[in-house]
Amino acid sequence: MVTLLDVAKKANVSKMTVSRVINHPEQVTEELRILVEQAMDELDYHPNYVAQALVNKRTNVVKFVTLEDIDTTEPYYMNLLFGIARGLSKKQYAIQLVTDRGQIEDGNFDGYLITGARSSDYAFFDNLKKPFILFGENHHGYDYVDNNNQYGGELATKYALSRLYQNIIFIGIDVREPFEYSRETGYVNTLQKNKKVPQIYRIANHSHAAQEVIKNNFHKFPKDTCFICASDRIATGVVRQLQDEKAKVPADFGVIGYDGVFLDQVSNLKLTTVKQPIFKMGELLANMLLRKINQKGSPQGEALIKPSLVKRESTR
Amino acid sequence: MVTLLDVAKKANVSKMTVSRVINHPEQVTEELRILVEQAMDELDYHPNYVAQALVNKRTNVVKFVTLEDIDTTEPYYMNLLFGIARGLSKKQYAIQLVTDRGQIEDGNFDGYLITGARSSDYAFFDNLKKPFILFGENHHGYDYVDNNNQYGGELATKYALSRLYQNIIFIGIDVREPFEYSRETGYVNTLQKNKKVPQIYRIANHSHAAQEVIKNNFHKFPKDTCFICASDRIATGVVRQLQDEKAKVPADFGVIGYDGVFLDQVSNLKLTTVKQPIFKMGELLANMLLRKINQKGSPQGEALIKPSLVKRESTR
DNA sequence: ATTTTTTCTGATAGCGGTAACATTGCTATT
DNA sequence: AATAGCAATGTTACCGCTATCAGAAAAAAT
Repeated sequence: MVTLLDVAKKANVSKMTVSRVINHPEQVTEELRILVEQAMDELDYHPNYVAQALVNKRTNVVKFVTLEDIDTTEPYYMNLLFGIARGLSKKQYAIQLVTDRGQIEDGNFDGYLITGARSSDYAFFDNLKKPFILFGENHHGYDYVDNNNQYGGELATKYALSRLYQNIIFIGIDVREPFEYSRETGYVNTLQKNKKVPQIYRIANHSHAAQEVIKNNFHKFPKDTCFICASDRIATGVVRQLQDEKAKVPADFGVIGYDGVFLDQVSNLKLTTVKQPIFKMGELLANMLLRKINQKGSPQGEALIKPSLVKRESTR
Repeated sequence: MVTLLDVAKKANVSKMTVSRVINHPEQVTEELRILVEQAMDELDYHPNYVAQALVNKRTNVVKFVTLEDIDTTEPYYMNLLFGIARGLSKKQYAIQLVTDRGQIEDGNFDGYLITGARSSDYAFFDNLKKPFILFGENHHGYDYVDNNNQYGGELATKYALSRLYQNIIFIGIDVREPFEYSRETGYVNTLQKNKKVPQIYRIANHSHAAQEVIKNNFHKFPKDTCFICASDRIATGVVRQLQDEKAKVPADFGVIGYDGVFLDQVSNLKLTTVKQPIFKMGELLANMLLRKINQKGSPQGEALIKPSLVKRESTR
């Protein structure tokens, strides 16, 4: 293994100079810096993260906390986790999965990634002693990563309009959380710009709840209706019930989901959906946290990533 | 943070004695050992894995290698990964995800977890310089973890018999790999014990391939037939096509899948399936590798975990 | 009782880095 | 020319742990 000392010898400088080239290059003369960089290149030097961690009193561990009672084995979270793992592994960081609130403060670690946070958890965050980044938008100034939910709502609604569906109905999730409001806002704004009247149902995030809604209200839905759903789970239920009602999907009724993680592909009709770049979001989450740790907890702000529309069989 | 030195002082011994109590307890007198253990307890001492790693010249990183061109974002592998992460995190180990064969030897790490290995890869394994454990059975003496595929085949077949299906047909995957043979063996053995004649189709592991098979051969399948499938993916296709043929599932036709990871639950008929304890297998995989690393690569043997049968809507 | 062997414990050094302080050589000031 | 001031580099010590060797004490052998 190539160490600092090897590089130092090759470049005829002390270990410290090499260390400085890596961590505080501005403190080193241009001349020496280049010399050292060459030596590092030639020897293919890579810093030993373990040694760095020891001297910096870090653990190279971050906790992945799922606050809400989430099924973390769902493809959605699995994808997120995968992205996080990718982001962390570049710096040889390990993940610790925390589902039990009791374990949150246990053990040694450098920071948190938190998902499933509800507004009611905000007080709790203020007591955390280590840096953290939230997954999911909030408007309380906590650093977070999310997809641009409002943009996603717009994207879906605009597309429904472009396919000439006359009635566009939003089927949302009955939680009072920012992500939901943002998606609805995207929908409402787009409709209003087009002089159409928004119509919103809010239900639990289950396919059977969606089936219920369609079943109970089917008579109210004229042909040429498109359903903008707040999740693929809901969209799956909507499609299923529409088919049970012998309605023609996508000719007479369109359905657009949200998420784009696995479920959209196993539905018996492949869903048109707003696809979140979950994997990338996970990577970003990891990067943000690692940067925050390195900067001793200084704020990182928000990161909104644009989702994309995937056009498939549930719209015409 | 409580260190070795703190414990040493409390117990009135040197650091080394404490270290020995942890790593080589047999070298320490009973008397001192107990004293030290008490001190560790009272101070709630936990060794610093980073320091350990540094002095042992380890990286606390293992690579998760997916050799086959696997979609690692599939629930099946995600679950595995989750289990692995859990197992590794106890020792603060990090995962590095490797999908590209080129990266296999890159960088610093202590060992491999390898999945998707085909018989043709065995030669390649002999050249690996660091310890590894395979996920998936093999009969070449490499350490591995898998579910007991033969037992799973038996489980499914026995259950089909107990539900009084008269014809029991196996729909397998057309790969020449141990896991497939083992499942088939479980099926064949059970049928022969019951004086029935095995009948096996082998197809690609896709739902539409399964639909094809059912479509093309439906006339050959009398009522009271149960299909034992080598995957939930296949089972899903079988169910779908049977329904398209207006066959009565589960009254006249039964279907049993294999895997029990997510797909079984989103099928329009919830599948009876042989559920692999994937999460546990991941954990075990991690534990085995960490032990192997600690023991400088000594063989760990095989670990077969029994799957369980989940009874749902696709059998009567 | 003395020497040899064995068993146990402690002191030291070092894993690969970095912070803090010490030193060197240079420029600026008088 | 002498001295202060500053920037660039080096020296030292230490992060927490363990292998190695040295030394002390106990057990065994003479």
